[in-house]
Amino acid sequence: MDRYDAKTIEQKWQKVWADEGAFHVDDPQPGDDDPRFYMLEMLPYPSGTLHMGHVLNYTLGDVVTHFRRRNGTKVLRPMGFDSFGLPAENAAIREGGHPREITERNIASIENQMKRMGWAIDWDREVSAHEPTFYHWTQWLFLRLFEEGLAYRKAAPVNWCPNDQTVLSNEHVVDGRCWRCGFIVEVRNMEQWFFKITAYADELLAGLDTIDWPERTKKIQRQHIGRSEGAELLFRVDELDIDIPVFTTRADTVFGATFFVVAPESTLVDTLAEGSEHKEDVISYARVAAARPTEERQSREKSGVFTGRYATNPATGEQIPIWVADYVLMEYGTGAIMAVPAHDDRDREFAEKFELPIVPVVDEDGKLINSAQFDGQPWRDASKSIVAWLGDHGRGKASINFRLRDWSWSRQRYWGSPIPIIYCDACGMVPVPDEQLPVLLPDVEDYRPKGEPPLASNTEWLKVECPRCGGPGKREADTMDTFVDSSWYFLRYCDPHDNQRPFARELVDYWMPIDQYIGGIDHAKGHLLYSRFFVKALNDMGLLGFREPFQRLFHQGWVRQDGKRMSKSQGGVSPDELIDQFGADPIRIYILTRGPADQDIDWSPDGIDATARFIRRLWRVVHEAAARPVSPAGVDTPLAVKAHETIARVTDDIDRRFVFNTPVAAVMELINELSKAPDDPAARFAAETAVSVLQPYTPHVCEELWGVLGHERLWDTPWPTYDSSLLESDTVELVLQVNGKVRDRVVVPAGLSEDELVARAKASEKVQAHIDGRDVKAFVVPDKLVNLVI
RNA sequence: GCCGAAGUGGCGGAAUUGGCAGACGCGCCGGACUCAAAAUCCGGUGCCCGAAAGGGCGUGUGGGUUCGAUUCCCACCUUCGGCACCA
Repeated sequence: MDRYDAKTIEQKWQKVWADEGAFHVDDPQPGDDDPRFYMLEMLPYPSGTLHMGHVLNYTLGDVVTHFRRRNGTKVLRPMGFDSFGLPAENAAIREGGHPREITERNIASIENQMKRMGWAIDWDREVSAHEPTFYHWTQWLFLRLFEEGLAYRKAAPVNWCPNDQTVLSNEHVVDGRCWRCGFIVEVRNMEQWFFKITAYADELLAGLDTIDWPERTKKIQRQHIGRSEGAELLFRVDELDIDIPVFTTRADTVFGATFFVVAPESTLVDTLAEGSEHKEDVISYARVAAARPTEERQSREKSGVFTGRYATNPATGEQIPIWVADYVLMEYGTGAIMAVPAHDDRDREFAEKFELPIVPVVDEDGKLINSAQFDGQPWRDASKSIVAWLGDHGRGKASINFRLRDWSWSRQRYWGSPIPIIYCDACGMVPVPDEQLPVLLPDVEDYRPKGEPPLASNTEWLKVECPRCGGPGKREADTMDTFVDSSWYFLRYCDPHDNQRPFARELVDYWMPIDQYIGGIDHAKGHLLYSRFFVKALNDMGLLGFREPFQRLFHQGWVRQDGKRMSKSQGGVSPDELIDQFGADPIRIYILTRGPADQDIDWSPDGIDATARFIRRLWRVVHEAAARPVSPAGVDTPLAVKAHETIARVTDDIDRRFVFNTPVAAVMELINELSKAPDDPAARFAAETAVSVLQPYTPHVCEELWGVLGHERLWDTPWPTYDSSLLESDTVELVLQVNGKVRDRVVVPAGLSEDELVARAKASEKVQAHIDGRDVKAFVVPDKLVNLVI
């Protein structure tokens, strides 16, 4: 028996798998009805190298991949790189060089790490977002969304990161700060590209009921979409002859609306101020308030200014004063509210500060008061009847409001896909014709953004003929955020080399939706929402035949180091040194046995030793068993039974329970039993079982040991089955309790009647000592337990 | 403030449908092998009392339901996430 040498074994089998294309999967042939499975982990961002969080993520996916393959399923398990984005560009600014060189160097080194980990990936389908063969089709898809009116450009208040010098989406502002660099985000009014994700708000909500996702993730998405039912009421400003709509969820309180407030960013501010004696105060307040950083604005101290205008309360007919105040947000509802100080804390605070009237309209019992004909109605009923009544007078209607905003995705930076749009003085905004795609990302002198996007500095590239009229035109110089790329990359894997279209519909319809998606919960309201939007929009255009991309979703826990989670930005332990020291197999098993895969792990190298020790023990015990005769068919010794139990447990854990730590414990138990009974006739069978079911975890050493046991190609060997009749024992250990406390255990034949079991219990001396002759009542769990209660 | 997840030995964790709490592993203790060490192997290891037999206690805290609760219900504490002037 040779010593277990991880390095030699791992290199040997990795070469075999690569040479044979062991994990390559072909396109389906017509009439192909093999069961299929699309296994995908979120693709890595290629900054630097992998960390232990990636190792957990991809090893999880690898176990599932091997398990499904060996259960007779065709498994698509591709890999690619989210290779556009700021970090490479910032590194280029910092260290010199081109972002492309930095990115491709990183990809090469991560690929190398992935291959050293032995992950069963179909490398023939690899794609990277920065390659023209990929972003060609990102641009093409953008043009389709543009044609549908789902991509548009407009001036709007957007989040500006002063450090990265670019716009951020709402989803990537965390606590008022840039998710990448942590700088406080400013609100700027700029013209930007958006996707009309709000058009799908209802559907994005409803679709959640059709997919198997963690409930907490669905809740995050539901909360982010923020659907609320209410009413839109019209408040008239007679002097200006305008109606101002407001959204409210409490139309029942309209009789208590004693003043009216408009957000400082609202276009109404100018209209209201014009011609008012308060004009200068209003304009200067609005300007100051709108420019205030979000953080400061959220301070509780109320501020505001009276416009000198009045609106008509549609219920009472009273003239109520119109104020401008920054506690009203432009981005929610209509940017204007009816203020009901008696029943809203914020309105009350404002009313108290500025001495505005407070009129209660709902009593302690939830019934209406001071509300004319609605007095006495419970508030929920009143809400409906008031909306109906106002509706009859053309002053209101039921309405649904969403918190979700359209997705702003244009960036004023370099390293992203160009946006295939040309601005022509005569024709306006003109899409680049499909046959001129891709618009290649040109080189620039300097990546540093200086008030305008870097691409604008390349005038040769920028100036172009208008495709429509042939006149002078200018290219769009903003680029796409990487989240556009990652909203459809999983579709490209289904047809990665197609140069006629982004993907063939029959191929995506065959593989999609993804059966199991694995990735961090940090993408709950970004990537996971954007991708759902893309799929719904592409389905409506007839480009694909399904409406949800990710049928089942799992979030691996964070691997934390020094209390901080390992991530692309935080860095962390590199697996390379660990592979050098221990080998990939011990690391794979180690990272999956720290605990349940969806819980966070505190990184510590303690225990990798133990894992390596277990593999050496497996190595030795299997070699010893390989010297034993082949186990006869139908062998039913206790060791054989243990082996069957192990198959049952591991299968159930991976397949039904989706837990990955306990199967290894089951195999350890089997190995312990085997080492205690080396001469058992089932010894060889037990060794084969252990090697076979451990293969998804440690594919290299198991492949080697499979050869030692006289077999080959374990990666293509059907998953073992167990004999359930062997799992039913003739005898069982019966637990005897008195008053719920365990007093004795006896071995009895299986299948005894309840009466017999009670008799056996009463026969126990230890039980008798506790009953002491008193009357008892018996509770029986057949074949398991008898509880005698005095 | 609102919403959600979690809390089990010295440590990581297990207990799948209300039925033996602590599987498996780490660490520690004892032993074998060794001149010695490493490696390996064997045994022990929740806490308290007890020489032992045995008994008591024990899954964040306090209550409840039940013959029986780590598991279900209520309240609270702590930690971690999401949202937050959302009308």
